[in-house]
Amino acid sequence: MPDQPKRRQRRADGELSRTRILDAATEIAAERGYEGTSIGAVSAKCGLPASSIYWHFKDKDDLIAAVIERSFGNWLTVWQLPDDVIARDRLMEVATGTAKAVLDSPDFLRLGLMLALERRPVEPKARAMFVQVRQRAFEALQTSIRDLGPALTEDQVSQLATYALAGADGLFIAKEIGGDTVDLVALFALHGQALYDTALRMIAENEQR
Amino acid sequence: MPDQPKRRQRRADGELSRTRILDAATEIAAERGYEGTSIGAVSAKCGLPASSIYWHFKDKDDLIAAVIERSFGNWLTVWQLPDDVIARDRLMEVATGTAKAVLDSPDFLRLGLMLALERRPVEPKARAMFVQVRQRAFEALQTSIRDLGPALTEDQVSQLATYALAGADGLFIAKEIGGDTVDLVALFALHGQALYDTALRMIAENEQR
Amino acid sequence: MPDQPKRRQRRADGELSRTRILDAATEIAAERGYEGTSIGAVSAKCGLPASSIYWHFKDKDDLIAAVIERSFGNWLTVWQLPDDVIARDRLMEVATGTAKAVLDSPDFLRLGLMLALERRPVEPKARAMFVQVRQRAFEALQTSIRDLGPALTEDQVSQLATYALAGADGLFIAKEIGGDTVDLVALFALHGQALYDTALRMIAENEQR
Amino acid sequence: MPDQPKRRQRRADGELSRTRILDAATEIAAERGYEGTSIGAVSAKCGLPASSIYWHFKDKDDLIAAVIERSFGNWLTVWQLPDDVIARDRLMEVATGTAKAVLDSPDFLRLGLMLALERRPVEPKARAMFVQVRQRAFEALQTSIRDLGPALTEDQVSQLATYALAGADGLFIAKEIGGDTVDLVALFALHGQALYDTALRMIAENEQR
DNA sequence: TATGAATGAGGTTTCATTCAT
DNA sequence: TATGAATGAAACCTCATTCAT
Repeated sequence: MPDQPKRRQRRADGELSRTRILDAATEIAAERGYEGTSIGAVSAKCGLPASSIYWHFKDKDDLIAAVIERSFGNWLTVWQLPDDVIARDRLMEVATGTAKAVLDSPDFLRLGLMLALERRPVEPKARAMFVQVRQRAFEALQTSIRDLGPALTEDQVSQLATYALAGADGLFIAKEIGGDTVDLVALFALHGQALYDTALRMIAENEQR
Repeated sequence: MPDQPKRRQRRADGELSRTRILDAATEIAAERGYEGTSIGAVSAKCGLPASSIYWHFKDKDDLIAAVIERSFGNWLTVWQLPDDVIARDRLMEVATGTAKAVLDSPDFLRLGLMLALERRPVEPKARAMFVQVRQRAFEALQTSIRDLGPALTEDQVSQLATYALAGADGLFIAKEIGGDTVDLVALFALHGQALYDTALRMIAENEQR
Repeated sequence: MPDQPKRRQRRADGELSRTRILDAATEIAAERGYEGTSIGAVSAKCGLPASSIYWHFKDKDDLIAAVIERSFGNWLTVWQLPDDVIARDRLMEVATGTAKAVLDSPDFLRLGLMLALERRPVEPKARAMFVQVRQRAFEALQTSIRDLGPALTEDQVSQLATYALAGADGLFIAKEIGGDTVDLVALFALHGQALYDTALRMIAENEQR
Repeated sequence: MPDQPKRRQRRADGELSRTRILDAATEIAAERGYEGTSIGAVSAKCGLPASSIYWHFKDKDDLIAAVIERSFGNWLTVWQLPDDVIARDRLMEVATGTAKAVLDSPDFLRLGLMLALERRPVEPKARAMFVQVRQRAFEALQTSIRDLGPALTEDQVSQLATYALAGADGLFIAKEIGGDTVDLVALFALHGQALYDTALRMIAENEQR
């Protein structure tokens, strides 16, 4: 009379539970944003009671911040700025890589941008974390752009990096809204080209002056 | 709660109340997004009881949709695509005008983008309304771009329009995150130039082939 | 055709609801103290849903403070310090009256003393209100004692008033713990006598010195 | 959470943990009462996980009872009724000693009185324990008072003891509310004197009759 | 001699909404 | 043209407690 293995999963497997919670929270938060992510919904999706979520995370803010943190880790493994290519190919390559990264893990960006846009009285830890992550991407872009040539002023480098990031954000949104009608890879290529041309034009203008 | 002694301009009060509610809702929704906007908070901010909000608007969805609708009206008065300029100045002019429009009424864009990013099970009317408004802007851009020259394919026109819009969205976000460190006018000029150059390059390539 | 007054009690009868809530809250709070009074229990006892309690009171703190406030009103109608008796009977009379007042409405005192004893990080409004009420009783006692004779120093007046109040509090507690084995009226008489004798002794000592 | 590297004094650690828990629980319970004392708060204050508290104590009731029990022990070492003094000094001496005891360990009294005042459906063990401790003090007082003279009836002895205790409780509360404005030692002296005078008056009245 | 992890019940409060007036 | 009052559902979070290790 071998009854089915009832699996009283009561043994301590905290790491797995934490992961399950984060998975559920990531999925929901990426779709509905901060306020739209309810602990109850996360609980329902991951199967653990709400009170168990509070064993692993101090509060909702802590949970969403952990979601951003982990998503950023995943994102980093996808979006690797190349270090050894020659200068003139750099921006194009970054553009293409970024297109792929955006396509591969849109959850991170969607949630991050939602957080970035919100202006609530007390800034959630999650937003701060995303902004900080974004700042790192910005600095990496500055470094890449600086390598294009010594003729660019720091202001120009910063402007180009801002424009590079803005294009990426905007194209992501275009894809979100437009769906399949938007060819993200082509658009990122276009963006990379535009950036490169703009940089060259700036360099030329600088030298002329 | 109503502290003024009942004035008797019965006729106009309805419209005024509606306006007060919309003002409050706009402010809150632009800061906190759809879920973050509670009827209670709107009521507290505009001074009218929650039940009065339901007299003016069917439900929360209807209220937020009205917010988008009215904001779009305001936006249109600020962002006027020029119809009669000669082709080569067109994009730059649009770019500069758009920069000003973005700076003037960020609430509309912030709320709209938040709505656009969210993916909730039943799409709010407000989101549909914003997407539709955006589509109109997209079409206006296409028309402008088409006027640059007959050599551009429809695919290219569409791509350029998408890129134009994406740049605007991205630069708006950059401004939201970066605050005073971001010079929106300069960046929109850069964006306009990049668009124009890209369009010219496309035309050249088309003719060469 | 007068049909039976079906009383769809949905019409606005806020004052009655408020009273029902306060009645329930008073009963529970007097038995269990601040923390022991849950909104859920009040809701169950008064029949209104918990959310309705929040229509009438801002939060739990506000509710308990209102309980104290109303109870104090009731208490005042029971405990009236006599204003026109001659000096030498005054304390005894007050003592007897206080005994009756304590016996008549123990809820106010029990809750008040519980609040007074607690030392929570943020002092509840209810505690502040009770302490303030108590201060008024203290001042009334001071006035009464001052009338006993001009020979008492202010320090002595204050000390006697403190002792008078302390005796009342202590006897109330004795009654709470001892129940029927404690004859409150006799003890308050004893307390009044002791106070009076002490006052006389003080006066005598003052004059001797 | 446990940051010290596991020391191996296995033997003594049990008792030490118990003490740490009791210390934390005493502090919290003396400030917030029974319901206000949560296992989580005790755990946070003493640094041991909640489950460890349940290893040392059966449940919350057991914990608070242990707090009262230990506090009473400490109290007894402070408040020693003199056994060998002559009758007429006795009450005064007790009064002064009690003032000091009250000043030295207010936590015990505060918690005890809070427990005594509460009226919850199932009486906590801690309340029963405090009431029983109090009964012992009551009996000691009776013995002391009885020694004042054989002329006092048992009713009078009981009444005087009740009044003695009530005064102590009331003065403690006065101190709790009034803080530094209350001179406890002077008031306890006054109380002792009043008791002594009252006793003498009773004896005189008895003999007169 | 502990403790990490879990859990159901219940805590306070806010939610969107309705309805009688 | 409003609004005072009510309401069930759900929000976030804490509760006392258990149990396998």
